Amino acid sequence: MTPRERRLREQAQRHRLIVATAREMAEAEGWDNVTTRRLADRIEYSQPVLYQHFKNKDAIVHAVAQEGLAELAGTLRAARLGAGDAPEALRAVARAYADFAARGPVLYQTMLVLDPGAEADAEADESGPAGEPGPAPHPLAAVLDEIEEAVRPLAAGRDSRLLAEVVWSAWHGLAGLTHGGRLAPQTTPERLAVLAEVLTDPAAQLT
Amino acid sequence: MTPRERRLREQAQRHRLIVATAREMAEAEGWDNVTTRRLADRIEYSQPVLYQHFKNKDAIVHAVAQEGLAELAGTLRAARLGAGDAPEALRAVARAYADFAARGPVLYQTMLVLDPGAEADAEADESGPAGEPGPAPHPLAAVLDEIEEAVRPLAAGRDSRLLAEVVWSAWHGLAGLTHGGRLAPQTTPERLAVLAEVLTDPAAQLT
DNA sequence: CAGGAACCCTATCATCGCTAGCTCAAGTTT
DNA sequence: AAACTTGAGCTAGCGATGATAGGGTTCCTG
Repeated sequence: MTPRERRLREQAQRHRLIVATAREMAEAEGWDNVTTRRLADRIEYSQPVLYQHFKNKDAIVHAVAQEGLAELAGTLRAARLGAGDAPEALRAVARAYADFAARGPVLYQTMLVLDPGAEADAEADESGPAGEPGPAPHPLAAVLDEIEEAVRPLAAGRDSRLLAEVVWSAWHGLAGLTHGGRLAPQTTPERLAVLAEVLTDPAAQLT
Repeated sequence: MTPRERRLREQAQRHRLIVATAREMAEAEGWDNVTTRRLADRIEYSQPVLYQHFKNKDAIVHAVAQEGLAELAGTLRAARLGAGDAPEALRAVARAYADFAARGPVLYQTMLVLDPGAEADAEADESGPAGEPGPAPHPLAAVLDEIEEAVRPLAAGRDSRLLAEVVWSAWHGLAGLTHGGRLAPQTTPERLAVLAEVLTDPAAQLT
């Protein structure tokens, strides 16, 4: 039974290699330049091997997106737990979110724009040796949950979920417009400050 | 001299036909299914004719994006001028923005996500018979200007430009996440209401 | 009415995502 | 230990894509 397990282990490792390599190439040259042939070359296998692990190219993109989402959720959590009071925590999470998007713009776009979402969740292979029994927790939901945690202490009786969605939208829009060249990256901190002020400082109303 | 002008007129008309048809097809089936061949078929010309008018497919996408941006700016302006006091105007503009994005999701994505931006401004053909002497005013700037106009009366001494950018980001993020299936479309009005409240109602602070 | 230029089509190229089918080495069975 | 079976990974190829080259054909110009 050992050799069979070894094969599965090797398969899982190559699965991870594909995802990691695709992610690197995409970040460096954009997804359009990540062709199945070039990706196969980089991992030193022939092109059809990719299709043993993934149903199609979109599934690879989806896998990269899921990985990124999980990392983002972890980053946000660390930022929140590392801060002091609630307003500071929200500011820290905001900064972490913007940093994450700015550090890997392609990955960020992959996660929330390019990836078709839930309908691409079917991979050709079950990456791990033994899949977890329960349904995998959606990394996207983890991100939103994390934002909600940061917002909840400041909600003051409002629907913290709705509030988290709005805050998330603002951060996401900021990241998207900045990366698309529609907003100047230099003034991102100012914009985040304005947003945080408006959300938390009663003296900063528009009216 | 009449025949020459007629040719130019016909060219301009076909130029518009290409853009309009591409826009229709993209909205109906997505840009991936707008191939140069199918587009050429629809306008009843052969494929290479497209390249007399546009440098490449991206230039067609860009033209559609510019058209959409101009329409969005006009829509926002109409919403603002049709409203009463300043807070109502801001709410009206917000609603108009969300409606525009929801009515033509592909067009909206084309405008602010897919279109590479300013670097694609070179078309193979100068569409009009005589190009305007001055540089064409950027439709994207018109949209942001329009939002700034709606926000300015409520700025209360703050930088209205920065405020407009933040508001724009929030609306844009809302539209993007909703269209991507990350947020439920039904509760968009609630989210807009929360956003407007937070921005204008002093009693609605988070803290 | 002849010369020339503009126009538009057929045919083709390189490359894309993806699949079919074969080879060959590994593991299993008698 | 020899024959069988399984399956992993390769070469080759398909249809379709964006983009280009080059030849006719038509219409304006002098």
